[in-house]
Amino acid sequence: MKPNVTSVVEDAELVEKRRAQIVEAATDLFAEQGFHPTTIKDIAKKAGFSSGLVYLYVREKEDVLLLVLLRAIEAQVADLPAAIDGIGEPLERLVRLIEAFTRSVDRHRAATVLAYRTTATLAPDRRILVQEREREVVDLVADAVVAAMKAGLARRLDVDVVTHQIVMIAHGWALQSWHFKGRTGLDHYLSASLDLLMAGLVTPAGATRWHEIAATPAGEGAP
Amino acid sequence: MKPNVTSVVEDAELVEKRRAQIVEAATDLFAEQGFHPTTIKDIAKKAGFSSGLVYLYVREKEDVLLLVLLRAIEAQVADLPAAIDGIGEPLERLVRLIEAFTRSVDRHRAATVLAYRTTATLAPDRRILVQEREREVVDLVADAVVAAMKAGLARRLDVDVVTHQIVMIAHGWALQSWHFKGRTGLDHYLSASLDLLMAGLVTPAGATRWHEIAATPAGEGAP
Amino acid sequence: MKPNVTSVVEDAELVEKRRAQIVEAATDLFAEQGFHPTTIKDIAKKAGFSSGLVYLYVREKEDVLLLVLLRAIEAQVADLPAAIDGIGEPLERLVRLIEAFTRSVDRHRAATVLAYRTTATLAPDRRILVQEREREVVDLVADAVVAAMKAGLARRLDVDVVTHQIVMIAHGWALQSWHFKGRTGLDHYLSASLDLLMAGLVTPAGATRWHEIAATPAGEGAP
Amino acid sequence: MKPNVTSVVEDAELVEKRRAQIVEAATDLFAEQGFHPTTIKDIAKKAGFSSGLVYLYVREKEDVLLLVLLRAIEAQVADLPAAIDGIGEPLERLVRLIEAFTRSVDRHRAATVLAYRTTATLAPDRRILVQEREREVVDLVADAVVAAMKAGLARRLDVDVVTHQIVMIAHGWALQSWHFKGRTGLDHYLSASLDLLMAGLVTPAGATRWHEIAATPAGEGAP
DNA sequence: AATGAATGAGAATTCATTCAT
DNA sequence: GATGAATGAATTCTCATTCAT
Repeated sequence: MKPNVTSVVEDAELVEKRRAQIVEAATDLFAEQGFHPTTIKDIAKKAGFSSGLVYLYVREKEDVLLLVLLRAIEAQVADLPAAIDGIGEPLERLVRLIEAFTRSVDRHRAATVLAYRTTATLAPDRRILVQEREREVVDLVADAVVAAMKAGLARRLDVDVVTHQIVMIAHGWALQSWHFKGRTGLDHYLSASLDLLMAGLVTPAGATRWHEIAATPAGEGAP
Repeated sequence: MKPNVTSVVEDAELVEKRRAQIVEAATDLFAEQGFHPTTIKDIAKKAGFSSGLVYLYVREKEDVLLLVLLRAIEAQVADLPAAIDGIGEPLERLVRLIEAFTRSVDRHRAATVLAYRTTATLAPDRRILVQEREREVVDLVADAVVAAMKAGLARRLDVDVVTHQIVMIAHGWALQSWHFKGRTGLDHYLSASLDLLMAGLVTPAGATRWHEIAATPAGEGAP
Repeated sequence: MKPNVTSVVEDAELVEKRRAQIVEAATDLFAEQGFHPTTIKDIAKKAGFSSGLVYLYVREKEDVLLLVLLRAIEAQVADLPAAIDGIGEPLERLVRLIEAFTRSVDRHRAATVLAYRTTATLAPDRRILVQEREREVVDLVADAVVAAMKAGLARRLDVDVVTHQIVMIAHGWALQSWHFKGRTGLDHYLSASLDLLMAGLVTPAGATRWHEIAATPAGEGAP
Repeated sequence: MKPNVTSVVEDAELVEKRRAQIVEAATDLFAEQGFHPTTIKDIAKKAGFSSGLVYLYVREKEDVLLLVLLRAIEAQVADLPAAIDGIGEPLERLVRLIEAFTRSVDRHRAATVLAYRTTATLAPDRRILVQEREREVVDLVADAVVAAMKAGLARRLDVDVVTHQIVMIAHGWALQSWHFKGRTGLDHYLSASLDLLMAGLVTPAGATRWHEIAATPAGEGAP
């Protein structure tokens, strides 16, 4: 899975546990102050152990960043499939996926923003690794878009552009959440964004379906 | 204009010239490697002068970042009004503005991405300064959206959300351009994004207008 | 004792040891070249370790100066009380104190001169700290002067001025020792200075005592 | 006179004028902040001209310090002979000299303290130059001491030590004036110090003379 | 003579990384 | 496995000094 970050410690379970501690401490700190201003000592201190320990589980500081980013994407990859599990109707699958995606981003807001800020900082091979994992999430969305088009519910627009726009709905919430702070909640943001998007995306046939879906809160699904 | 960054050199013209050189060199370097990994020496070397010189025109390294970000926003603030100058029809104004915005972002792609990556790095007062200038651009868009709504051409959706979505079209091109690289050009991206957006935004009355606009390349305007 | 200079290293014993090494190296260098021309690297090199190490035991360069000055005063504060311990006769107490004071200054000549040269360099709070400690030494002298006056052995002159003159005897040896170099030794300087001072200070009653004291080397004490 | 500090400017009068301006500005700054923390720019700014100008009248920064110190000593050398001019009586000559010396030090307090703080900073040859000029002042005192001894008015103590003690009375006022601040004025300091010194220095024959002198303010002289 | 922009060596300080215990 | 003291390279920033104008 992560053959990229090596550890001198043998005990796989311990490695997992320590890395989780490191990642947890580092995520907060990176989000607050950024990658460079955060020191290994800061991370170790926040995690409650010595700075030397970090180097038993990681080769360099940048590895910590890689782990943080991967862990965040992992969480998303895990969230999304569950959200559409059992839903057969293509348009509803798409809508529920967008909702789940945006809510997942909201939950991992810090890591999402961090990814935008620091992915470029990573050495090429590590960067590619992160982008590949990110692509997995994007592909889930793209698949749902294509399915809706094939079902004649969505207009046959450029799939890349539509997918990108959906990703921007989800990520945009994290990137600009300070902009909405206090004025708009996530629920409102989501329904308004979906209203705009779906009205633009849907075919006449899809429009009917979309109105039904919009009227039904997630999790209740049509029989 | 920029009473924030002080210089020990008096000659305003020289200050302008040197800062332009510093900003030019720094923008490239920051975009490539990020703010922290770029040293003042790197910047000076790339600009072709000594490292000490930089400090005659800037108080600290962070000032260079501030100048870079402000310079980029300045360019946009200058581009946009010109793009809709003389266009009276609300929906066309909106469309032309989005096009100009996205093309401006494309021209200053590095700086736009940099803003996302580094604004958080700035000290609070500098950050606020940048955000205020950014808001000016966003407000131009918001005004155009509101005008289209008042004219009955756009649906009365949440202005904030619509504006945000438009900003994401423009910025998204810079943020994810690597994603489209080689597959999609800016022109295609723009028309596809507008197609999706406008179909979702427009009223029946607006739809007619939009089809005419979409058929007419920018700069030709209806008589 | 020294809650003023903080160290990131916990082990108090090690801190003590390292600081002693730093102070030793720095005292010599500061005395030779002064504070500013001496670099942290010079100090570290002379002490035999890396420059980074210094910053594990000290927050800034000026802290090193503070430690050097305090260490010297500390030594004096420790020397003086011992010199008059067990001596009850007021005039002898005064004389022995002056002798001990001057010899202590001689032993820490470099630091004494350094104090004159650099105390003004210290930030206000550090300077006050040094001056307070210096005052402790001066107060010992003042007390002895007052006791001799109360005993009717010394004329009732201005205590401040007399004390100051005594301090000048001790410090003057360090400040001008280059002036006496080769011509006059400390012993001669001391007896000549005491001869002049005591002849001026003493009452007729004190004069008798003073002649006895002058005839008896320190440490033998009259029965 | 000062073949040591060279200037590229020919016009001797201008050199004199500019150097006076430089010295005036530098003396204050050096006294306040010390030599090293004061920059050439500070000096030039305070004197009201460009930093480049300084280098037309001085070869290096240390030359400025040399000029400052020499100028201060020069002032003393000029003050003292005038003070005893026309006084034939040896003991009065000595007393008036001490008074004039101390008052001169008081007038040039900043420079005197500066000399103690920075002479060691000077390169050897410059330092020697300063010390030679200082010696001229000390020699005036020493001569007066010897004369009083030869006249049988002062005890035949070690001339070096007595002279040194007198210098310490004068310099001590500048070095520790912060100690007396508010409590003791110069007049009181001087008469108390002389009382102590002369009582110790004088022979029975001299004692009579000293009492007459002490009763007569300076400048009135005995008939 | 005077200016002040430009240079570049150098200094303090930080911190990723190592390694003896 | 864990610790944390030690290292030393690297970076920001300052300022004496120079020199074209």
